[in-house]
Amino acid sequence: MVDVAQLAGVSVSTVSHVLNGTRRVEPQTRERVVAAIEASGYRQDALARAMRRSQTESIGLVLSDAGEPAFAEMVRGIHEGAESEGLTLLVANSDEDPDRELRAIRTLLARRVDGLVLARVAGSSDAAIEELQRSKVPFVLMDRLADLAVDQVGTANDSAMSELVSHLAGQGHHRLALVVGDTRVPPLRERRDAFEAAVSAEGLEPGSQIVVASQSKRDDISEPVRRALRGPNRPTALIACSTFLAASALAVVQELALSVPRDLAFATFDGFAYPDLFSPHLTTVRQPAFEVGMTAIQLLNARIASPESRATTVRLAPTVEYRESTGDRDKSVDPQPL
Amino acid sequence: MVDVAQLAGVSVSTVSHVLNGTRRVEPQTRERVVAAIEASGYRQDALARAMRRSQTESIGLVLSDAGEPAFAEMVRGIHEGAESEGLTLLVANSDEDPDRELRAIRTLLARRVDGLVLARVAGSSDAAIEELQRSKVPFVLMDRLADLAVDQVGTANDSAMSELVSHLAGQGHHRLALVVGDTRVPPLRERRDAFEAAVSAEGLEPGSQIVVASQSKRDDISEPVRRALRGPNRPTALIACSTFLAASALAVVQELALSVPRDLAFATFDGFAYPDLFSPHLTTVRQPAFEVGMTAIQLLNARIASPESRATTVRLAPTVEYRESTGDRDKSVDPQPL
DNA sequence: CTGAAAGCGCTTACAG
DNA sequence: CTGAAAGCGCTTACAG
Repeated sequence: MVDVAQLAGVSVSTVSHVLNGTRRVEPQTRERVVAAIEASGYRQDALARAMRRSQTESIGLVLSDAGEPAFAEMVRGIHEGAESEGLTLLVANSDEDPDRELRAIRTLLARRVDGLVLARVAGSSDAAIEELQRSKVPFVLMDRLADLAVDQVGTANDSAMSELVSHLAGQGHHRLALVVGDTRVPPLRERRDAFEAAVSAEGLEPGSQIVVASQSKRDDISEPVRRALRGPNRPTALIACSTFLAASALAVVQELALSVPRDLAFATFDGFAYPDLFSPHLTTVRQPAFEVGMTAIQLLNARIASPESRATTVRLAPTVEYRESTGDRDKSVDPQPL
Repeated sequence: MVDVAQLAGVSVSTVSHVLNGTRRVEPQTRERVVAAIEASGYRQDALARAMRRSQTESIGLVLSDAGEPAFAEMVRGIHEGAESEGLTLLVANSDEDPDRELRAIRTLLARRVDGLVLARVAGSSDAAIEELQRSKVPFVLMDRLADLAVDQVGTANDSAMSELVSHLAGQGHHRLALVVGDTRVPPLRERRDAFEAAVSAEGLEPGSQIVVASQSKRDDISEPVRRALRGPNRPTALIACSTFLAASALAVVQELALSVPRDLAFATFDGFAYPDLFSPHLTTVRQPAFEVGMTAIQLLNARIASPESRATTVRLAPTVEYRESTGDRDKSVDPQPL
């Protein structure tokens, strides 16, 4: 920058001001500066600028699980949102490990990101959120929501679940299985709660419903699912609460040579890419994942703009895509009398 | 840091040195400093540090296409590699747009990343690479390799393709279709070239082979595929060169109610997650995508360590996963006499 | 073993 | 309309 100033015969102040358009400068002077910038191939140093202004124009993203397709889509939304706001994205993967999550947050804070989007791990340490709040750096929770007065964005799980249960009950299913996995993960817990509410709203007998939960993401869910599907009072319909859980359950379905939907109706949250090529064609609750990501950036920006405003929670509505795996919707069987 | 120094009754030099372990300091003094750091809740400012040292301990990743699953896996490898080297990752998405790619590179350079991993867009502007080389910032090309003396890592396409073609020819197929898409994308071009080499190596008649290419990623490939599969001399086997192309081709297969592999043998590069749940079960050439990502980081580190060493190109071998879509491998039909 | 001071490359009151 | 200078929070010769 000193070089540029010398070349143009002005002070560095002036160079800075033409660079940033931050005060009037004589057209001729500006010309000379612009020419000097050209000639020298000068590029502004974002680091020095950020340091001086205490603003990095970057945000951090802490990811718990890059594997699930719904997550990947949220990340795309975040990228898109960040790009359109001119923000650079620093990404750290916590890989479902609370310690790594805490380290990731610290690293990102040390780099002075202007804000942070956080998809927390199951069993996230309280230290993480506390440290974040103490740091005063704006942040928003994505997907994995908490019972806290902080900005957050996720999916509305109850309406979709009740629609699904009602659809199944309407086709005469009254013994359902819910494969929910690790209920420490907020969306999974929400789906289970919504399931139980829907079961009672539909007047299904609670004792006839099976809920398959696990202690961690890595737990193998196959064995309990196998047991459920083989049992004497085996369910006639199954709802998987994530892509991963659906894949595990479907493997068991295949192994037991059950036919979907004849032997078992099957529905899943999140589901798979290219559902029309997947067999069976799965009824799927689809999150507006891209929009969730975009919204996270919007919330973050709003928070950065007005740090004192009230915390807001946004829940976007998913849609239920009906496919053959739960029978044809229009030709649905009349409900059996209980 | 000044606060910490005051609290401990030492100079900032000493604080810096205990922080970085960069020179001996009297145990008692260190104790006092450590205590002062604790007490004040001091956190090192990575920005200031990076600025002073001209080293950010961060690397940039410019992604062309976050959609394909093979790419997602490479990104996971990069995350893992970066994490284990203590590098923070700045990610920018070029979304297959050469202008955005150039902007992304500039942004990342302005932030003084220590190195850059680049998965270039189709039709990437030369300006990008030139600017990168002028900047002297180490970089490595991933997946989309170039005919340049730069560090790069990708997959070996020819061996897998020739294995595939030989497998199909061995089952009596002598009219093949290759759905290759946009041949400006290096791996796709490589797959096409390998296909043509394999066809001639197997002694198949070149005029009976169909190659379906397109001008851009977004081009709809359905129509030419439809024409090929309906034609009078329709192929008896099809090879799709990416997940996206496989999905497009399979949609046509479904639409024409062709049975795989009875009416048409089908194989694909990259393929889908959960291949055993996908229908049909697809013979798939699987890249070691995670390792490609890890290797990118290794190459980058090697380059950072010795800027003058020779450029190296690494090609990792994919594996061919045989499934029903190309017939049972062990019970393969005897080749028909030509 | 420790400290005073220069300097990384910028921005921004302050003064004219 | 422009410039001289302070300062962002660190690291690192240099000197003792």
